[in-house]
Amino acid sequence: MILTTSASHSLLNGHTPPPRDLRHKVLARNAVLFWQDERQPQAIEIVEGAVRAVRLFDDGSRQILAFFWPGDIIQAAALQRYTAEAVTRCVLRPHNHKELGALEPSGTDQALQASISLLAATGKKCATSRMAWFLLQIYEHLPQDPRRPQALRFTIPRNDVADYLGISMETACRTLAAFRARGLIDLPTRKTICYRDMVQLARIAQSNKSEDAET
Amino acid sequence: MILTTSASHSLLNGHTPPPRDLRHKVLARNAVLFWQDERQPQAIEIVEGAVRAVRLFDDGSRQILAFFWPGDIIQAAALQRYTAEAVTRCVLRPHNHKELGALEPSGTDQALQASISLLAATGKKCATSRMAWFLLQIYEHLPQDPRRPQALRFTIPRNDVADYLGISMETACRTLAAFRARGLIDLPTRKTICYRDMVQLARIAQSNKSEDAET
DNA sequence: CGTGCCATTGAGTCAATTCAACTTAAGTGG
DNA sequence: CCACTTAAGTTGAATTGACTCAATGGCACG
Repeated sequence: MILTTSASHSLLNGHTPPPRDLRHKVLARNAVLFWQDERQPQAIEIVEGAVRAVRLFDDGSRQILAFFWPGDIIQAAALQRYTAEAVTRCVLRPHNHKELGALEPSGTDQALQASISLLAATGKKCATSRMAWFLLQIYEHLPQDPRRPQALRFTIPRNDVADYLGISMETACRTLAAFRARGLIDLPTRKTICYRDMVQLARIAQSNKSEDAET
Repeated sequence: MILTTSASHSLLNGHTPPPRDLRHKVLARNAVLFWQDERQPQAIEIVEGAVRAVRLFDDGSRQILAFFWPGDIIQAAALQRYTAEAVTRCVLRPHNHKELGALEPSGTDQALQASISLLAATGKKCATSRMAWFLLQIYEHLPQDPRRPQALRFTIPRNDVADYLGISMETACRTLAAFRARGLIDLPTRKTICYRDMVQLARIAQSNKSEDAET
């Protein structure tokens, strides 16, 4: 049988989380780190899992501004402009402001920078391009799937993908299905993804047209 | 005859610009303040006119991230993430970094913050809502029209409005025409606008549906 | 008083949405 | 550990909002 060389049984398996540093905090799925328009002096480092920065509206709809991944530090501004929620079960490490200072190079909130990229990707682009861009975006952040080698855990629900890209959940599904049919990706499980043709994905991410000709 | 109490004949008339402080710089329409990915240590204050922050793409398309208005200061980050261009003829005042320090409260680039609002407005909203939101956005910044009282100079070309809201120029036109037909605004001239029903505009800006029932 | 840019309007097309049924996976508790 | 319950994901069909392409109108500028 084929097993990955990493000690995957002790990390990232999510079944029996090993005991952690006391300074680590574990949050359940959909738990809120902090609310928009709330004072939040602390900064939070993602150790494991994924966090979404989301703007909530009165009518119940929402716009996801950015995702945070292990290694990212959510630099909380004086007044939050978004709510931070756990996409998956998360392990977090709170920081105090003092030890941070040097960490954040530009002094600019990461979510703000990310939102510019998002605007660029969503503005005047079709759903196909957006999804391709998204897949490339998250590629380096997705954890390995412990069960299948070569596969990554697609931890973001379709729901969130849609609200991030400004499309409906249904078209998000259809777009992914189309990519799979074209052999650009594979989806062995709903929460598992294999990247097959990154070059083609990159090409699609650029264009605004439904060019399905080659490959 | 009715005249505004301000000394409007010496300011904002745009025909024969009065001689200015030597530290003021005048830029022609569409002139570039600085390019994206360019080092730009200075900060620039808008004295008169309008400036757009725009992200340019290889295929010739673009996404406008924000507009800057008189009083705004473009805080140039270490590395620019957008190009700044003059929408109209502009009067600018360069600042050096030292005297700024205290000015920018959050230390965050204004364009970045604005892009979050833009995302919120454009994501998953119809063209009508976007345009209503835009009109409310720019209301307080538009200069008076010297010719007609009560009218404001609609200095942003339809072109730019479209690339800002992520819609085509044609739908931008149609949407404005619809608002005029409904009596929400008036457009005495292409470059002139009268706001008639701000409350209704605000209502439309919220919703994502084409609710045209009441006026 | 042309000439060219910007704006407007029309008609047809297509992508994406909505509404709805259904399938699959994930929890939950006996 | 299995049956049951609920949530998440997937597909279909019809509708529509926005786009493209194209032609016309108007204003500004030389």
